[in-house]
Amino acid sequence: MTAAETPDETSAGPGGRPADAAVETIQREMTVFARRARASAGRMHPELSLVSYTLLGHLEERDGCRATDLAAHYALDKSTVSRQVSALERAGLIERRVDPDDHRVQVLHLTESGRHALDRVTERRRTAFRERLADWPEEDLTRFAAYLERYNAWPDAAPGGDEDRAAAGGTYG
Amino acid sequence: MTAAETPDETSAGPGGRPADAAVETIQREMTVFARRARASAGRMHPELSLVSYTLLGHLEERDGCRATDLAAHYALDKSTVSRQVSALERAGLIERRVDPDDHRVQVLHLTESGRHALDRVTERRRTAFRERLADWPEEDLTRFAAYLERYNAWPDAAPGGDEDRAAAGGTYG
DNA sequence: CATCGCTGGTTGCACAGTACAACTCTGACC
DNA sequence: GGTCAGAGTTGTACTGTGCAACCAGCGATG
Repeated sequence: MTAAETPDETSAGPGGRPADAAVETIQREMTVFARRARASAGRMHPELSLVSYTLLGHLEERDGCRATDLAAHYALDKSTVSRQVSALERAGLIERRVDPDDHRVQVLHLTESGRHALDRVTERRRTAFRERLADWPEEDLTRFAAYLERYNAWPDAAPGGDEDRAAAGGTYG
Repeated sequence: MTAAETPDETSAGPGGRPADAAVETIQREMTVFARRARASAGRMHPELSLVSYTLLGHLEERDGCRATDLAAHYALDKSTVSRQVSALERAGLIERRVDPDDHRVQVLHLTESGRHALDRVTERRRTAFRERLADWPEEDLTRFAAYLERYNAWPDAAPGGDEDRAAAGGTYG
């Protein structure tokens, strides 16, 4: 059945409601967006990759979190985080302090320089997003924002998704 | 949940209207989503990367498009597309035919096998998305879908974004 | 106290996706 | 024919990523 009819909700399982078409569209558009995000970030702020930006952003709102937290939240391998963290540290954007209570963990903090870099990029992104969303009615903006939060709140990533659910569900605000 | 509250926190910049906060949240959540998308796709359907899936999907709806079209639409370098296309062809999922009118261009088509692979994956994705969105009221789903389409309709990627706008704006629905 | 098992983190390795630049081939126009 | 432009390919290099193997503290158990 042929994905040609994909959007048509035939195979769509439980009943051909408009909801199915909507799900289809959401799936599709999220995918398109995802595909573009990196490149877009690269164009917008070459000095801070999307990943770095995301991690810094996380650190800003939860200053003093551990590498493991980042890994859980973003569904990344700890090795990946380790490397990213190293890079960010090398770049002087964050620093790690060993937790005196548990010498295994290193608590991550933004440096001043990191905060500034983050702010610069955030500003640039904000401008871009704002421009892009300029003619949206406020009501739509808030609803869209809420939908996205709700969508992301799903424990998609973390297999033992506690971190994730907590963070995505409740934290960003 | 409270995208509505998210807002107050950040110095949403010039003029603290709720709209700014919403923009902030949208920016943030889109980013989180983007960060997860690949890994998620990898987990969901290891046999077809997010990129491959996207390209196949594009071919399905616009059968017979050129590599350049793909590059433009997805803001990818033509070399990248070239390689992806090669891989997909090697995997027997697509085939290329030289345009008889212009021997420079090769027109891309899904093979049967490609169509099936795409369908399988689409089905899997559909299921996942549907599960994830299961308890959303239909009204929210349709609105969310519309927002996403509208968002993506922005000619963000393609510098000469005609392709892009057309496709994102009108087609997926 | 010695040891085991767990958790946090790093390192080696492999691989996908990507860009950029240099190149080839083809078609269009003078 | 000569030159320019567009479509694709190839060489090269880099980033992000995961997996597996490893090291290092912590806590429980003998």
